[in-house]
Amino acid sequence: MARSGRPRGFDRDSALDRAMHLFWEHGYEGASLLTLRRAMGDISSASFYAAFGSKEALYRETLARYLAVHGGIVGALDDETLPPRSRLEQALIASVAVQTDPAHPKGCMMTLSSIVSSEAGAPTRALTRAEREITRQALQRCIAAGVTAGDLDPATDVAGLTMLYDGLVLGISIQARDGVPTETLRAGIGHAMAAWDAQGRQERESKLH
Amino acid sequence: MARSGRPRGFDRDSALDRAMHLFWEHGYEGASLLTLRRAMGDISSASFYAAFGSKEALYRETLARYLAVHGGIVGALDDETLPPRSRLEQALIASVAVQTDPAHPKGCMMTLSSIVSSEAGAPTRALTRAEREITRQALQRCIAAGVTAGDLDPATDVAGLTMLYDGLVLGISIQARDGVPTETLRAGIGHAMAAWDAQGRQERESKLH
DNA sequence: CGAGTAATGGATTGATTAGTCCATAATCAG
DNA sequence: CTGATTATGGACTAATCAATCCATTACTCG
Repeated sequence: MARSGRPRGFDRDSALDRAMHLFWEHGYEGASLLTLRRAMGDISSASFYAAFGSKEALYRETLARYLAVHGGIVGALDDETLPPRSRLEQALIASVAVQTDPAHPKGCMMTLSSIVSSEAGAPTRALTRAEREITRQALQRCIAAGVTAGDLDPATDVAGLTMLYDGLVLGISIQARDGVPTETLRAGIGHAMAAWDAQGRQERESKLH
Repeated sequence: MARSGRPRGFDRDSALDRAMHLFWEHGYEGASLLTLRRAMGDISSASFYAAFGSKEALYRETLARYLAVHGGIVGALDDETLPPRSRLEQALIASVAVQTDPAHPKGCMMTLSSIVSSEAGAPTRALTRAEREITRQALQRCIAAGVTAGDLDPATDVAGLTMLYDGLVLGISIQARDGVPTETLRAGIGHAMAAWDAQGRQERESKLH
């Protein structure tokens, strides 16, 4: 049942998409209502607030969309059809691919768009921080699964290893922004996997000889 | 020879220090002139512009101060009195210590205070980006020194290994901001050193047997 | 058709942004 | 002391910020 009333004069979905790109590129506070509305198809202020409520509400909506469309690292980490080490490696590789894709702003929106801001931006800072925590926990689950699966030594320092991969993923956002080429970032991941392998069980080492 | 004219009514150095902390915490655009002036001892607008020129000039000055006082990772990496691997490890450990020090904002000012911003912030973005590039090059020099010293295999992928450590250092800023405890971050560094050791020369491995 | 409903254009709000202006005040050298 | 120099308080500007208001428009349902 379609609702009555004057129909919207713009495509809400594509407007949301353009807003997402602006927040991704310039951050929550760096994207002004004027630039947002302009990018969303020169919609009026009234149209904007009727459709999205407020700047913060729009940001929350675009971030949710970002995580659903581009932020699929958590899903990959929990995919139990692959062994834990492969899941981690694939997630890292996929993350680099997304973050350097020329089709959209470089780096990760969850990581970059609201880390530092004025006091007024505290709510959105808390929002992205909570999302980063979710990613961190997914990484930890994957590494813990490596221990459970017997691929990592039972005495492995799971928290420390988690921080290494989490730190790397976060850092890649800034490197991607700085223009570090995809191949270089991917090479870094190869070296990072050595940390996993160093925690491999004794029997793996004996296989080499 | 003291200059003539009415003397300044506030301590320029300590005002600079407080401004640095604000930029560090909230970023270049997140720190407004009002909050800056307030933190600098409730100095007037006229006093501010007479002493510092502009917001951007102040930011540049505080960033230079930050790098001189807190950003000493480059110096440690180039300190040739230590072997390359130790220099790297010590630099990483020192970086974690600074970035989680409760005496000032968490994370690194060079990394956090101007990554994303509106178009108006482009000059300061370029500034911090250039500084990050300098850090990156220092890391690369240290790793290349490891190859030269014979501690790393001559075939080592220097660029890739550089990206791993650079990414980690950058990521630690965000982790520190997110509240990850010092010990956990330090543990991550221990694991990261495994990537260096994995590139060690063959003779190191034979020593183990 | 007419009533109900929702979106629009466009003007407008008050707060905040960085930055300027000027008369006054406080120091210096001579 | 005088004159030069510099800093200060406080008012002020123009631009921009997010957000609101209202008359008008365009649609659906009965």
